Amino acid sequence: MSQFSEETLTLIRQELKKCIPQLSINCVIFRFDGEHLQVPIVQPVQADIWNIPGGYIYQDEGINEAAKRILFEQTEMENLLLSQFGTFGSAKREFSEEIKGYSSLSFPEDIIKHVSQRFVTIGYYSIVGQKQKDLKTGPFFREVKWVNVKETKSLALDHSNLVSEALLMLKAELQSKPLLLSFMPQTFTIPELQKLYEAILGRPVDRGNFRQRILKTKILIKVGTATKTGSRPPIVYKLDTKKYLDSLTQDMKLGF
Amino acid sequence: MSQFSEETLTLIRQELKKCIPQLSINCVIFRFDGEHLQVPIVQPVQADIWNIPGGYIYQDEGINEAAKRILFEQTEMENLLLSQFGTFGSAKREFSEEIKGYSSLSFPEDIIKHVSQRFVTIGYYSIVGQKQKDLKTGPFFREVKWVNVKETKSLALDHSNLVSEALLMLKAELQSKPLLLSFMPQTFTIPELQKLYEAILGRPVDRGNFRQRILKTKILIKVGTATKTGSRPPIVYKLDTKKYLDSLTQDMKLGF
DNA sequence: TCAAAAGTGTTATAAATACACCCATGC
DNA sequence: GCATGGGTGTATTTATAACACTTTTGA
Repeated sequence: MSQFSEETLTLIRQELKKCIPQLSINCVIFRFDGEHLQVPIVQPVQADIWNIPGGYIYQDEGINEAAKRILFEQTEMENLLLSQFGTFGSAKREFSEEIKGYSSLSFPEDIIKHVSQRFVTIGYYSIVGQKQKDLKTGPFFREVKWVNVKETKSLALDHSNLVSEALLMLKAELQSKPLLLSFMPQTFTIPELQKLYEAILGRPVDRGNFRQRILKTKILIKVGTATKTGSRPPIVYKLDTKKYLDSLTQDMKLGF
Repeated sequence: MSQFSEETLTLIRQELKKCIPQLSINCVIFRFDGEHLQVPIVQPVQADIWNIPGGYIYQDEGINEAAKRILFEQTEMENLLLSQFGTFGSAKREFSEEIKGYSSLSFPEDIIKHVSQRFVTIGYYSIVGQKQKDLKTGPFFREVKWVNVKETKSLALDHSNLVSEALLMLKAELQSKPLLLSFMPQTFTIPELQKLYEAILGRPVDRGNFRQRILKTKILIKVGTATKTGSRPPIVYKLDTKKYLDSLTQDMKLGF
């Protein structure tokens, strides 16, 4: 019945027993590929569905640590600043019968029953630069990949709603913090940064005004000039990391 | 050993079994008595400690509904808009040995063990007007009372931290929403409202500017003039409820 | 030399802030 | 009439937004 060996199943049962029941964590990670805002999604082995990366919390582990661990296990991303955007737990928040049916091809009844209980999930989000190393997923997942946030309507459970909620939080944060800079690669230009803003906000912003406000923060350091651009080459900047971190703790108005 | 009858204990065990384990909800409710910002705290029967009101989530109940139910059971407050301010779950988030000791005077070992596991808690907050009817607590609590937020340092667990976090959220909300109006009684004056702002923000604000900004929102309706004041009597207003609710959904800048 | 994209500056408007002044009341 | 607190207006500064002009590059 199961595609896994009895040893593996025993291991899974032990793992599940070490975790807080009925409570999960999901991580919505945003990146910007220069054109679109994207999030990673994973496909579990037992069903033909796609999920936001997520998992369970060990009994001897804080929830923030759990979020970091889970994200690393499923995508190999690490060293991100993960922040909560909300906790979700309507009474009927569980997998559909259809998915439970699929899953029973891979796992025995007791495991299915455990993981398809009603779950409350804590949502975390973060943002990463473009030049993130390739995603690699862990055991029990077939694949992990980036998809545009606009193409997340068909995720399992309420995961598409999690993406929307995380995005709302991100927009709100943009108003008071120069957060977006975390999105950018080591060096970047202001027009690139502007495209990112526009992708998140969903509307165009004025070029001149954008420049002025970003430069006023004084958290960019000029490092050179781009080449081979077909038009006037933009100035290349890097982050003044110290000033950037300071600016995250105070709040500065940076809204658009 | 226990001060409760065997029937009561059985009832408690049944209740606990109907709930999600290791997950709780706590509600931080703010009110303003004209001078200080206050929150209700409760004292459980089994220990000489004070808590933020809180409890567990039934298996067939959404977390938002649970928050409302729990708050009503422990304080009889109802019909408030409860919003999440965060979820808290460090690895060592559990009662101290000392409190477990106290508790064992009231409850048998199995119940103590269940409720003093490591818990993750979802924090909800809300604000109420001054003329709230008296608080009344439920079974398993000795007392409920309002205390100034500045006097919440000695609450059990991390509850004093929950108050700080809820207050941070409240401050942030003030920047974009005229939330504070929920705090006020049916009718009130602008100087009263200003005191509230100052209490939450922790600093004085300019009288003239405050007036202008509040009136610009057009959500106040003049209903008369105060009397017997020892100085010029302030104008008494009430809320234009419809406009107020509208203003909460859109965001208007109202920051100080 | 022209289009395209980047960089820069100017101006108009609106918002935030700091005050100054007047008003109504009780003593 | 005067101290007290409330109501109102105004001037200054600062932020936001709209837009025009210049610069640099590749074709």
